Amino acid sequence: MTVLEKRRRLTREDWLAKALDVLAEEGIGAVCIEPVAKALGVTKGSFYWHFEDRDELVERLLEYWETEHTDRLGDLVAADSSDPSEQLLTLLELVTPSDENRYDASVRAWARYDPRAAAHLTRVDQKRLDYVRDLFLMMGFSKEQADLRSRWSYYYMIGEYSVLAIPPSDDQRLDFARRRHRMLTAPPVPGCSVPAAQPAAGAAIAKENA
Amino acid sequence: MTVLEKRRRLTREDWLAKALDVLAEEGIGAVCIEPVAKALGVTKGSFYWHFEDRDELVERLLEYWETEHTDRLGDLVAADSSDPSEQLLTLLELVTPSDENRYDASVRAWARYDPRAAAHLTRVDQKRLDYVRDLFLMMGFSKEQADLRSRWSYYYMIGEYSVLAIPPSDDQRLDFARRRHRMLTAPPVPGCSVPAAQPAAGAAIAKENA
DNA sequence: TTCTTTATATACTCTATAGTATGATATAAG
DNA sequence: CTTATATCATACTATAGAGTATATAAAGAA
Repeated sequence: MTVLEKRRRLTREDWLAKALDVLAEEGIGAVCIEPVAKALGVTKGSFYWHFEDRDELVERLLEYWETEHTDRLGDLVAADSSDPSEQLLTLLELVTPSDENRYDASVRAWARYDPRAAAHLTRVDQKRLDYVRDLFLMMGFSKEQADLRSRWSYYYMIGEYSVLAIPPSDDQRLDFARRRHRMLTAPPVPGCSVPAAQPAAGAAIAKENA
Repeated sequence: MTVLEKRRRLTREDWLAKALDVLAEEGIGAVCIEPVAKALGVTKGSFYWHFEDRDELVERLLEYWETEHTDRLGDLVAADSSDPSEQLLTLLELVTPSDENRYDASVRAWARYDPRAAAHLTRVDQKRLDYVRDLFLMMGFSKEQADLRSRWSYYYMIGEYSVLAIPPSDDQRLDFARRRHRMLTAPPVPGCSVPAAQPAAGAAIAKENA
Protein backbone atom coordinates (compact mmCIF):
# COMPACT_ATOMS: atom_id res chain seq x y z
CA MET A 1 0.00 0.00 0.00
CA THR A 2 2.38 2.70 -1.15
CA VAL A 3 1.39 6.30 -1.60
CA LEU A 4 1.57 5.93 -5.33
CA GLU A 5 -0.72 2.94 -5.38
CA LYS A 6 -3.53 3.13 -7.84
CA ARG A 7 -6.78 4.33 -6.33
CA ARG A 8 -8.75 1.44 -4.94
CA ARG A 9 -12.33 1.13 -6.11
CA LEU A 10 -15.12 2.40 -3.96
CA THR A 11 -17.75 0.76 -1.82
CA ARG A 12 -21.18 1.96 -0.93
CA GLU A 13 -19.85 3.00 2.47
CA ASP A 14 -17.21 5.22 0.89
CA TRP A 15 -20.02 7.11 -0.76
CA LEU A 16 -22.01 7.31 2.44
CA ALA A 17 -19.07 8.58 4.46
CA LYS A 18 -18.27 11.27 1.93
CA ALA A 19 -21.92 12.24 1.60
CA LEU A 20 -22.18 12.56 5.37
CA ASP A 21 -19.17 14.84 5.33
CA VAL A 22 -20.74 17.04 2.71
CA LEU A 23 -23.98 17.03 4.67
CA ALA A 24 -22.16 18.23 7.77
CA GLU A 25 -20.23 20.91 5.95
CA GLU A 26 -22.80 22.33 3.55
CA GLY A 27 -26.17 20.79 4.35
CA ILE A 28 -28.40 18.34 2.56
CA GLY A 29 -28.86 20.72 -0.35
CA ALA A 30 -25.22 20.22 -1.24
CA VAL A 31 -25.44 16.44 -1.26
CA CYS A 32 -25.57 16.19 -5.06
CA ILE A 33 -24.32 13.27 -7.03
CA GLU A 34 -21.81 14.86 -9.32
CA PRO A 35 -20.11 17.11 -6.74
CA VAL A 36 -19.76 14.21 -4.31
CA ALA A 37 -18.43 12.06 -7.13
CA LYS A 38 -15.86 14.72 -7.88
CA ALA A 39 -14.87 14.82 -4.21
CA LEU A 40 -14.33 11.07 -4.40
CA GLY A 41 -12.32 11.38 -7.60
CA VAL A 42 -14.80 9.48 -9.77
CA THR A 43 -17.73 10.28 -12.00
CA LYS A 44 -21.39 9.60 -11.42
CA GLY A 45 -21.11 6.39 -13.35
CA SER A 46 -19.79 5.03 -10.08
CA PHE A 47 -22.70 6.38 -8.10
CA TYR A 48 -25.37 4.69 -10.17
CA TRP A 49 -23.58 1.41 -9.71
CA HIS A 50 -23.77 1.60 -5.91
CA PHE A 51 -27.18 3.27 -5.63
CA GLU A 52 -30.49 3.14 -7.44
CA ASP A 53 -30.96 6.91 -7.39
CA ARG A 54 -30.41 9.91 -5.16
CA ASP A 55 -33.38 8.94 -3.07
CA GLU A 56 -31.69 5.73 -2.06
CA LEU A 57 -28.53 7.58 -1.12
CA VAL A 58 -30.53 9.90 1.10
CA GLU A 59 -32.38 7.07 2.82
CA ARG A 60 -29.23 5.03 3.40
CA LEU A 61 -27.43 8.15 4.55
CA LEU A 62 -29.95 8.52 7.38
CA GLU A 63 -29.61 4.87 8.32
CA TYR A 64 -25.84 5.19 8.20
CA TRP A 65 -25.95 8.23 10.47
CA GLU A 66 -28.37 6.66 12.92
CA THR A 67 -26.54 3.36 13.26
CA GLU A 68 -22.93 4.49 12.94
CA HIS A 69 -22.82 7.95 14.44
CA THR A 70 -25.28 8.24 17.30
CA ASP A 71 -24.42 5.52 19.78
CA ARG A 72 -20.96 6.47 20.92
CA LEU A 73 -22.08 8.47 23.94
CA GLY A 74 -23.89 5.82 25.93
CA ASP A 75 -20.91 3.47 25.89
CA LEU A 76 -18.43 6.21 26.58
CA VAL A 77 -20.31 7.59 29.56
CA ALA A 78 -21.32 4.23 31.01
CA ALA A 79 -17.71 3.09 30.90
CA ASP A 80 -16.68 6.14 32.91
CA SER A 81 -18.71 5.30 36.00
CA SER A 82 -21.70 3.36 37.20
CA ASP A 83 -23.03 6.14 39.40
CA PRO A 84 -25.87 7.91 37.56
CA SER A 85 -24.97 11.34 38.94
CA GLU A 86 -21.37 11.02 37.80
CA GLN A 87 -22.53 9.71 34.46
CA LEU A 88 -24.66 12.81 34.05
CA LEU A 89 -21.73 15.06 34.89
CA THR A 90 -19.54 13.29 32.36
CA LEU A 91 -22.27 13.79 29.80
CA LEU A 92 -22.67 17.50 30.52
CA GLU A 93 -18.93 18.04 30.39
CA LEU A 94 -18.23 15.85 27.42
CA VAL A 95 -20.83 16.75 24.85
CA THR A 96 -19.30 19.75 23.15
CA PRO A 97 -20.77 21.76 20.31
CA SER A 98 -18.20 20.34 17.89
CA ASP A 99 -16.99 16.82 17.19
CA GLU A 100 -19.51 14.00 17.14
CA ASN A 101 -22.60 16.13 16.95
CA ARG A 102 -21.58 18.11 13.92
CA TYR A 103 -23.58 15.51 12.06
CA ASP A 104 -26.48 15.89 14.47
CA ALA A 105 -26.80 19.58 13.78
CA SER A 106 -26.99 18.99 10.04
CA VAL A 107 -29.55 16.24 10.35
CA ARG A 108 -31.58 18.48 12.64
CA ALA A 109 -31.59 21.31 10.13
CA TRP A 110 -32.50 18.84 7.40
CA ALA A 111 -35.26 17.22 9.47
CA ARG A 112 -37.21 20.44 9.68
CA TYR A 113 -38.32 20.06 6.08
CA ASP A 114 -37.90 16.38 5.32
CA PRO A 115 -40.17 13.88 7.09
CA ARG A 116 -37.71 11.06 6.42
CA ALA A 117 -34.95 12.83 8.27
CA ALA A 118 -37.44 13.81 10.96
CA ALA A 119 -38.40 10.18 11.51
CA HIS A 120 -34.82 9.14 12.14
CA LEU A 121 -34.02 12.15 14.28
CA THR A 122 -37.13 11.59 16.41
CA ARG A 123 -35.94 8.10 17.24
CA VAL A 124 -32.48 9.31 18.13
CA ASP A 125 -33.76 12.19 20.26
CA GLN A 126 -36.16 9.91 22.06
CA LYS A 127 -33.48 7.34 22.72
CA ARG A 128 -31.12 9.90 24.17
CA LEU A 129 -33.82 11.58 26.23
CA ASP A 130 -34.79 8.19 27.64
CA TYR A 131 -31.18 7.52 28.48
CA VAL A 132 -30.79 10.73 30.45
CA ARG A 133 -34.23 10.29 32.00
CA ASP A 134 -33.17 6.90 33.31
CA LEU A 135 -30.19 8.51 34.98
CA PHE A 136 -32.50 10.80 36.94
CA LEU A 137 -34.83 7.94 37.77
CA MET A 138 -31.87 6.01 39.12
CA MET A 139 -31.04 9.00 41.28
CA GLY A 140 -34.45 8.66 42.85
CA PHE A 141 -36.35 11.44 41.12
CA SER A 142 -40.04 11.06 40.31
CA LYS A 143 -41.11 10.35 36.74
CA GLU A 144 -42.18 13.90 36.17
CA GLN A 145 -39.05 15.37 37.70
CA ALA A 146 -36.96 13.00 35.62
CA ASP A 147 -38.85 14.06 32.50
CA LEU A 148 -38.32 17.75 33.16
CA ARG A 149 -34.70 17.42 34.18
CA SER A 150 -33.74 15.16 31.29
CA ARG A 151 -35.27 17.56 28.81
CA TRP A 152 -33.56 20.43 30.50
CA SER A 153 -30.25 18.63 30.24
CA TYR A 154 -30.70 17.61 26.62
CA TYR A 155 -32.17 20.89 25.41
CA TYR A 156 -29.13 22.70 26.71
CA MET A 157 -26.86 20.55 24.57
CA ILE A 158 -28.95 21.33 21.51
CA GLY A 159 -28.86 25.01 22.38
CA GLU A 160 -25.10 24.88 22.67
CA TYR A 161 -24.67 24.06 19.00
CA SER A 162 -27.75 25.89 17.75
CA VAL A 163 -27.56 29.31 19.33
CA LEU A 164 -25.18 31.50 17.40
CA ALA A 165 -24.54 34.17 20.02
CA ILE A 166 -20.98 34.43 21.27
CA PRO A 167 -20.37 31.15 23.14
CA PRO A 168 -18.64 31.04 26.53
CA SER A 169 -14.98 30.12 26.77
CA ASP A 170 -14.00 26.48 27.21
CA ASP A 171 -13.30 27.03 30.89
CA GLN A 172 -16.60 28.72 31.43
CA ARG A 173 -18.38 26.01 29.50
CA LEU A 174 -16.97 23.40 31.83
CA ASP A 175 -17.84 25.50 34.85
CA PHE A 176 -21.37 25.90 33.57
CA ALA A 177 -21.62 22.15 33.11
CA ARG A 178 -20.68 21.55 36.74
CA ARG A 179 -23.10 24.18 37.99
CA ARG A 180 -25.91 22.73 35.92
CA HIS A 181 -25.05 19.33 37.32
CA ARG A 182 -25.35 20.76 40.82
CA MET A 183 -28.75 22.27 40.19
CA LEU A 184 -30.07 19.29 38.29
CA THR A 185 -29.12 16.79 40.98
CA ALA A 186 -30.39 18.94 43.85
CA PRO A 187 -33.78 18.02 45.35
CA PRO A 188 -36.76 19.77 43.75
CA VAL A 189 -37.85 23.11 45.16
CA PRO A 190 -41.06 22.38 47.12
CA GLY A 191 -44.49 23.90 46.43
CA CYS A 192 -44.40 24.12 42.66
CA SER A 193 -48.16 24.13 42.15
CA VAL A 194 -48.44 27.82 42.99
CA PRO A 195 -47.91 29.68 39.69
CA ALA A 196 -45.84 32.70 40.70
CA ALA A 197 -46.70 34.06 44.11
CA GLN A 198 -43.21 34.83 45.39
CA PRO A 199 -42.13 38.40 44.53
CA ALA A 200 -38.55 37.68 43.37
CA ALA A 201 -35.85 35.94 45.34
CA GLY A 202 -33.73 38.94 44.36
CA ALA A 203 -31.98 41.16 46.87
CA ALA A 204 -31.33 38.39 49.35
CA ILE A 205 -28.94 36.75 46.91
CA ALA A 206 -26.88 39.68 45.72
CA LYS A 207 -23.74 38.75 47.59
CA GLU A 208 -22.91 35.60 45.63
CA ASN A 209 -19.89 35.93 43.30
CA ALA A 210 -18.02 33.42 41.08
CA MET B 1 -62.62 46.84 -1.48
CA THR B 2 -65.03 44.10 -2.44
CA VAL B 3 -64.14 40.46 -2.66
CA LEU B 4 -64.29 40.57 -6.41
CA GLU B 5 -61.95 43.54 -6.63
CA LYS B 6 -59.20 43.18 -9.11
CA ARG B 7 -55.93 42.07 -7.57
CA ARG B 8 -53.97 45.04 -6.31
CA ARG B 9 -50.43 45.33 -7.49
CA LEU B 10 -47.63 44.17 -5.30
CA THR B 11 -45.03 45.90 -3.22
CA ARG B 12 -41.61 44.75 -2.21
CA GLU B 13 -42.99 43.88 1.21
CA ASP B 14 -45.63 41.59 -0.29
CA TRP B 15 -42.80 39.61 -1.81
CA LEU B 16 -40.86 39.57 1.44
CA ALA B 17 -43.85 38.41 3.46
CA LYS B 18 -44.60 35.58 1.07
CA ALA B 19 -40.96 34.60 0.82
CA LEU B 20 -40.78 34.47 4.61
CA ASP B 21 -43.78 32.19 4.64
CA VAL B 22 -42.18 29.85 2.14
CA LEU B 23 -38.98 29.96 4.18
CA ALA B 24 -40.87 28.93 7.30
CA GLU B 25 -42.78 26.14 5.56
CA GLU B 26 -40.16 24.61 3.29
CA GLY B 27 -36.80 26.17 4.08
CA ILE B 28 -34.50 28.55 2.23
CA GLY B 29 -34.01 26.02 -0.56
CA ALA B 30 -37.63 26.49 -1.53
CA VAL B 31 -37.40 30.26 -1.74
CA CYS B 32 -37.20 30.31 -5.52
CA ILE B 33 -38.39 33.16 -7.66
CA GLU B 34 -40.88 31.44 -9.92
CA PRO B 35 -42.61 29.33 -7.25
CA VAL B 36 -43.02 32.34 -4.98
CA ALA B 37 -44.29 34.36 -7.93
CA LYS B 38 -46.85 31.67 -8.60
CA ALA B 39 -47.92 31.74 -4.94
CA LEU B 40 -48.43 35.48 -5.32
CA GLY B 41 -50.36 35.04 -8.56
CA VAL B 42 -47.83 36.82 -10.74
CA THR B 43 -44.84 35.92 -12.88
CA LYS B 44 -41.21 36.60 -12.27
CA GLY B 45 -41.47 39.73 -14.38
CA SER B 46 -42.85 41.24 -11.19
CA PHE B 47 -39.97 39.98 -9.10
CA TYR B 48 -37.27 41.54 -11.20
CA TRP B 49 -39.07 44.83 -10.97
CA HIS B 50 -38.95 44.85 -7.17
CA PHE B 51 -35.54 43.21 -6.74
CA GLU B 52 -32.20 43.23 -8.47
CA ASP B 53 -31.73 39.48 -8.24
CA ARG B 54 -32.31 36.58 -5.86
CA ASP B 55 -29.38 37.65 -3.77
CA GLU B 56 -31.08 40.91 -2.95
CA LEU B 57 -34.26 39.11 -1.97
CA VAL B 58 -32.31 36.91 0.40
CA GLU B 59 -30.50 39.81 1.99
CA ARG B 60 -33.65 41.88 2.42
CA LEU B 61 -35.48 38.83 3.68
CA LEU B 62 -33.04 38.59 6.57
CA GLU B 63 -33.39 42.29 7.32
CA TYR B 64 -37.14 41.98 7.16
CA TRP B 65 -37.10 39.06 9.57
CA GLU B 66 -34.73 40.73 11.97
CA THR B 67 -36.57 44.05 12.12
CA GLU B 68 -40.17 42.92 11.78
CA HIS B 69 -40.30 39.53 13.44
CA THR B 70 -37.93 39.38 16.36
CA ASP B 71 -38.88 42.21 18.69
CA ARG B 72 -42.38 41.32 19.76
CA LEU B 73 -41.33 39.47 22.91
CA GLY B 74 -39.59 42.23 24.81
CA ASP B 75 -42.58 44.57 24.56
CA LEU B 76 -45.06 41.86 25.32
CA VAL B 77 -43.29 40.64 28.41
CA ALA B 78 -42.33 44.06 29.71
CA ALA B 79 -45.93 45.20 29.44
CA ASP B 80 -47.00 42.28 31.57
CA SER B 81 -45.09 43.27 34.67
CA SER B 82 -42.11 45.28 35.81
CA ASP B 83 -40.83 42.62 38.19
CA PRO B 84 -37.95 40.75 36.53
CA SER B 85 -38.90 37.43 38.08
CA GLU B 86 -42.46 37.67 36.82
CA GLN B 87 -41.21 38.79 33.44
CA LEU B 88 -39.07 35.68 33.26
CA LEU B 89 -42.03 33.49 34.15
CA THR B 90 -44.15 35.12 31.45
CA LEU B 91 -41.34 34.49 29.00
CA LEU B 92 -40.96 30.83 29.94
CA GLU B 93 -44.71 30.27 29.72
CA LEU B 94 -45.33 32.30 26.62
CA VAL B 95 -42.64 31.27 24.19
CA THR B 96 -44.13 28.17 22.61
CA PRO B 97 -42.59 26.03 19.88
CA SER B 98 -45.11 27.33 17.35
CA ASP B 99 -46.26 30.84 16.47
CA GLU B 100 -43.72 33.65 16.33
CA ASN B 101 -40.65 31.49 16.34
CA ARG B 102 -41.61 29.36 13.38
CA TYR B 103 -39.54 31.87 11.46
CA ASP B 104 -36.71 31.60 13.95
CA ALA B 105 -36.39 27.88 13.44
CA SER B 106 -36.10 28.28 9.68
CA VAL B 107 -33.54 31.04 9.92
CA ARG B 108 -31.59 28.91 12.38
CA ALA B 109 -31.53 25.96 10.01
CA TRP B 110 -30.55 28.28 7.20
CA ALA B 111 -27.84 30.01 9.23
CA ARG B 112 -25.90 26.80 9.63
CA TYR B 113 -24.67 26.99 6.06
CA ASP B 114 -25.08 30.63 5.09
CA PRO B 115 -22.84 33.21 6.81
CA ARG B 116 -25.27 36.00 5.94
CA ALA B 117 -28.09 34.33 7.81
CA ALA B 118 -25.67 33.49 10.60
CA ALA B 119 -24.70 37.14 10.99
CA HIS B 120 -28.30 38.21 11.47
CA LEU B 121 -29.14 35.32 13.76
CA THR B 122 -26.11 35.98 15.92
CA ARG B 123 -27.29 39.52 16.57
CA VAL B 124 -30.80 38.34 17.40
CA ASP B 125 -29.59 35.58 19.71
CA GLN B 126 -27.21 37.94 21.47
CA LYS B 127 -29.91 40.56 21.93
CA ARG B 128 -32.31 38.07 23.44
CA LEU B 129 -29.67 36.50 25.65
CA ASP B 130 -28.75 39.95 26.92
CA TYR B 131 -32.37 40.67 27.61
CA VAL B 132 -32.82 37.57 29.74
CA ARG B 133 -29.44 38.08 31.34
CA ASP B 134 -30.53 41.54 32.45
CA LEU B 135 -33.56 40.02 34.12
CA PHE B 136 -31.32 37.83 36.25
CA LEU B 137 -29.01 40.74 37.01
CA MET B 138 -32.01 42.74 38.17
CA MET B 139 -32.91 39.85 40.44
CA GLY B 140 -29.55 40.27 42.09
CA PHE B 141 -27.58 37.42 40.58
CA SER B 142 -23.88 37.75 39.85
CA LYS B 143 -22.71 38.28 36.28
CA GLU B 144 -21.61 34.70 35.92
CA GLN B 145 -24.79 33.31 37.44
CA ALA B 146 -26.82 35.57 35.18
CA ASP B 147 -24.86 34.36 32.17
CA LEU B 148 -25.39 30.70 33.02
CA ARG B 149 -29.06 31.08 33.89
CA SER B 150 -29.92 33.19 30.87
CA ARG B 151 -28.31 30.67 28.57
CA TRP B 152 -30.08 27.88 30.36
CA SER B 153 -33.39 29.67 29.92
CA TYR B 154 -32.83 30.50 26.27
CA TYR B 155 -31.33 27.18 25.25
CA TYR B 156 -34.41 25.42 26.58
CA MET B 157 -36.62 27.46 24.27
CA ILE B 158 -34.45 26.54 21.31
CA GLY B 159 -34.55 22.90 22.34
CA GLU B 160 -38.32 23.03 22.53
CA TYR B 161 -38.67 23.66 18.83
CA SER B 162 -35.55 21.76 17.75
CA VAL B 163 -35.79 18.44 19.50
CA LEU B 164 -38.09 16.13 17.64
CA ALA B 165 -38.82 13.60 20.37
CA ILE B 166 -42.40 13.42 21.54
CA PRO B 167 -43.10 16.77 23.20
CA PRO B 168 -44.91 17.05 26.54
CA SER B 169 -48.58 17.99 26.64
CA ASP B 170 -49.58 21.64 26.85
CA ASP B 171 -50.37 21.29 30.53
CA GLN B 172 -47.08 19.64 31.25
CA ARG B 173 -45.26 22.24 29.23
CA LEU B 174 -46.72 24.98 31.38
CA ASP B 175 -45.94 23.04 34.54
CA PHE B 176 -42.37 22.58 33.36
CA ALA B 177 -42.11 26.30 32.72
CA ARG B 178 -43.15 27.08 36.29
CA ARG B 179 -40.77 24.53 37.73
CA ARG B 180 -37.90 25.89 35.69
CA HIS B 181 -38.78 29.33 36.88
CA ARG B 182 -38.60 28.10 40.45
CA MET B 183 -35.20 26.55 40.00
CA LEU B 184 -33.81 29.44 37.99
CA THR B 185 -34.81 32.06 40.50
CA ALA B 186 -33.66 30.07 43.53
CA PRO B 187 -30.32 31.04 45.06
CA PRO B 188 -27.29 29.23 43.65
CA VAL B 189 -26.24 25.98 45.27
CA PRO B 190 -23.13 26.81 47.31
CA GLY B 191 -19.70 25.27 46.82
CA CYS B 192 -19.73 24.78 43.06
CA SER B 193 -15.95 24.63 42.66
CA VAL B 194 -15.86 20.98 43.77
CA PRO B 195 -16.35 18.94 40.57
CA ALA B 196 -18.59 16.07 41.68
CA ALA B 197 -17.93 14.92 45.20
CA GLN B 198 -21.47 14.24 46.37
CA PRO B 199 -22.45 10.59 45.66
CA ALA B 200 -25.97 11.19 44.31
CA ALA B 201 -28.74 13.07 46.12
CA GLY B 202 -30.78 9.99 45.27
CA ALA B 203 -32.70 7.92 47.80
CA ALA B 204 -33.47 10.83 50.10
CA ILE B 205 -35.65 12.37 47.41
CA ALA B 206 -37.67 9.42 46.21
CA LYS B 207 -40.92 10.46 47.89
CA GLU B 208 -41.61 13.54 45.75
CA ASN B 209 -44.54 13.06 43.34
CA ALA B 210 -46.36 15.47 40.94
C1' DT C 1 -6.11 -17.46 -21.65
C1' DT C 2 -11.10 -16.50 -22.02
C1' DC C 3 -15.34 -15.34 -19.80
C1' DT C 4 -17.97 -12.95 -16.26
C1' DT C 5 -18.77 -9.67 -12.85
C1' DT C 6 -17.65 -5.47 -10.80
C1' DA C 7 -16.72 -0.76 -11.09
C1' DT C 8 -16.23 3.45 -13.63
C1' DA C 9 -16.36 6.70 -17.77
C1' DT C 10 -18.68 9.16 -21.46
C1' DA C 11 -22.27 11.08 -23.84
C1' DC C 12 -26.53 11.96 -24.00
C1' DT C 13 -31.80 13.75 -22.32
C1' DC C 14 -34.82 16.25 -19.30
C1' DT C 15 -36.18 19.47 -15.84
C1' DA C 16 -35.87 23.36 -12.62
C1' DT C 17 -34.08 27.60 -11.80
C1' DA C 18 -31.62 32.21 -12.52
C1' DG C 19 -31.39 35.86 -15.29
C1' DT C 20 -32.35 39.01 -19.62
C1' DA C 21 -34.81 41.51 -23.07
C1' DT C 22 -38.68 43.35 -24.45
C1' DG C 23 -43.55 43.99 -24.92
C1' DA C 24 -48.09 44.92 -22.72
C1' DT C 25 -51.19 47.24 -19.44
C1' DA C 26 -52.84 50.01 -15.93
C1' DT C 27 -52.80 54.13 -13.24
C1' DA C 28 -52.05 58.87 -12.37
C1' DA C 29 -50.72 63.42 -13.83
C1' DG C 30 -50.83 66.88 -17.27
C1' DC D 1 -57.31 62.39 -24.03
C1' DT D 2 -52.43 61.81 -23.89
C1' DT D 3 -48.33 60.68 -21.94
C1' DA D 4 -45.17 58.90 -18.57
C1' DT D 5 -44.18 55.72 -15.21
C1' DA D 6 -44.96 51.78 -12.48
C1' DT D 7 -46.10 47.02 -12.66
C1' DC D 8 -46.32 42.69 -14.79
C1' DA D 9 -46.18 39.06 -18.80
C1' DT D 10 -43.83 36.50 -22.39
C1' DA D 11 -40.23 34.56 -24.65
C1' DC D 12 -35.89 33.76 -24.65
C1' DT D 13 -30.69 31.98 -22.81
C1' DA D 14 -27.71 29.57 -19.76
C1' DT D 15 -26.53 26.36 -16.15
C1' DA D 16 -26.80 22.69 -12.70
C1' DG D 17 -28.35 18.58 -11.47
C1' DA D 18 -30.99 13.93 -12.03
C1' DG D 19 -31.27 10.12 -14.61
C1' DT D 20 -30.22 6.77 -18.79
C1' DA D 21 -27.66 4.13 -22.17
C1' DT D 22 -23.75 2.26 -23.40
C1' DA D 23 -18.78 1.72 -23.71
C1' DT D 24 -14.59 0.47 -21.16
C1' DA D 25 -11.45 -1.38 -17.87
C1' DA D 26 -10.01 -4.19 -14.11
C1' DA D 27 -10.22 -8.40 -11.32
C1' DG D 28 -11.42 -12.89 -10.43
C1' DA D 29 -13.21 -17.56 -12.02
C1' DA D 30 -13.19 -21.04 -15.53
